[in-house]
Amino acid sequence: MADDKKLTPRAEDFSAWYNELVLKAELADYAPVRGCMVIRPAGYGIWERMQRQLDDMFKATGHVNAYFPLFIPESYLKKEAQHVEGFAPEVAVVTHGGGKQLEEPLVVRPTSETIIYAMFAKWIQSYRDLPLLMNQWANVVRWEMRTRLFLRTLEFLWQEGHTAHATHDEAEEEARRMLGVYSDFMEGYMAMPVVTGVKSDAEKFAGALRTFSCEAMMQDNRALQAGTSHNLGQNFAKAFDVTFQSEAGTVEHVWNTSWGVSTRLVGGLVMTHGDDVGLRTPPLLAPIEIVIVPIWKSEEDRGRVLDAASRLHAALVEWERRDPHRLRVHLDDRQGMTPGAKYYEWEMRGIPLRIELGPRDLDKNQAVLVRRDDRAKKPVSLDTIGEDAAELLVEIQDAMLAAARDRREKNSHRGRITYDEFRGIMEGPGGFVYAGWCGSGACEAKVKEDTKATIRVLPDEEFCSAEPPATCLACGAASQSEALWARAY
RNA sequence: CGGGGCGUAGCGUAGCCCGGUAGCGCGCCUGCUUCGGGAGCAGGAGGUCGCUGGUUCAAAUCCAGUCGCCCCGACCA
Repeated sequence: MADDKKLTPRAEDFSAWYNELVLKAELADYAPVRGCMVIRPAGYGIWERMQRQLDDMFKATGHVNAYFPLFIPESYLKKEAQHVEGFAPEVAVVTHGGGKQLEEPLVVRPTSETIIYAMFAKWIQSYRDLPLLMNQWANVVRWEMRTRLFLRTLEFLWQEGHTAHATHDEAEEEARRMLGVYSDFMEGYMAMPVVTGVKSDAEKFAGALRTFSCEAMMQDNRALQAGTSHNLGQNFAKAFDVTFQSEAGTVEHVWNTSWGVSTRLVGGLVMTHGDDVGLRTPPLLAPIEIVIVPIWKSEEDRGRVLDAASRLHAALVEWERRDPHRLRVHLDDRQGMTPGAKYYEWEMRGIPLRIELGPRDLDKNQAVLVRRDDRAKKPVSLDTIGEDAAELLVEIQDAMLAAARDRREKNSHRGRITYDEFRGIMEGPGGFVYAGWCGSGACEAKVKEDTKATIRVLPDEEFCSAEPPATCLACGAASQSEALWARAY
């Protein structure tokens, strides 16, 4: 009723909308330390489902999980020149332990390449030990200047895959494979379409040969780097002396890859699907897919409605769905709270499907299904409700992806574009601009300086324009490659 | 680190200019009536006004300092 219950509309202030949604949907809360957040059960539940799915996908591609320590000797970080240069400004360093100053300071991992490859050096001797395909689920710390719930916090949760291969091409194939896994996950589960491609040198990972990335478009038309996969070449292998004896008997350095996605994905989910009412969660990632809200007037109705509701709950939970397993159903039988209040709460939380069940429905042996994505209501028979609900969830998942893709395409620009037009877009509505690039870092830097837009990726073929741009967006010289330009988070 | 804003009950805020009993809404507790889109009535609990110092008979209010958080930039998943 009161205005403070409603979110600031996206159109009015996207950033305020985002923060309010994250807090009100109880995804996260600010922690006492600047830049740190508590991930609350509603948010962590989404992350858990992401983890579960990704983990299955990693296992299916031959990776195994391990765990490496939080603390890394400071000297390790310094062994790879580019890497230390990239990360030094944002590492947290432990100088004391047990009341004593440490002989060598320990850095709290900002990423684990150094310690993992130091260990790989011990474990790898022969080409028979390759490829080595590992992943770890961990927290990392990066001392960022400016933070934002889920998108950039001092500490965040992620997974980092680390692999070692005998040849450059194998590593390249691995980095590409995992980029594909990410892209499949983001589209198939998050209903968040992404553009994949390779990063420019200016934007690549510190210490990598090449960085591949998945870029998604948020509802304010800015890009979110949702996941990256790096071909590290032999940079770390040389720094940490990770060698193997080849079949031919020569001693060679391995070729590494690393790849990661983080709890930032939860923020991406919010900014892709949230609306002015609250969060919308794609069913496949919703900790609760269906919430049953019983409705009654009289005491007598209360008894029979609650009774029917718990039978419905039991029936739905038992419902055999082919994939992905059982329906995740919650019965909201809280007393002293009106149905309307419950609707608002669950809509804020983004539960994909609501079942309303009242005396009038019971008399007709039906219940009302209400979709969160478009809020459409549909009465269905209690005899077939499991099937209807399961089907509707699939439909919602598909509709969300279609809507997100549609929005992205509407805000993507291709074809000839002048620099002024480009500036107009970046300073106005924003969006993705596919335009030419001469390949020079100077042009990239100039565009960034002028418009805050960067090259998000040099898109993979399937995202490239039918007719390649002829000239560089910035200097007008012949274009070397098509680039996706946008402002980013 | 630059610019802006804000610290008063769990949340949102009024009061501050002009010093003098800390007020309102939401939420919370109890009871009754309610319940198909944020319920109503009655009663109740809850406050070192961010912190430190100063001015004053008296400070949420004035002065100085300090800490913290949020937002916008530079840096980044």
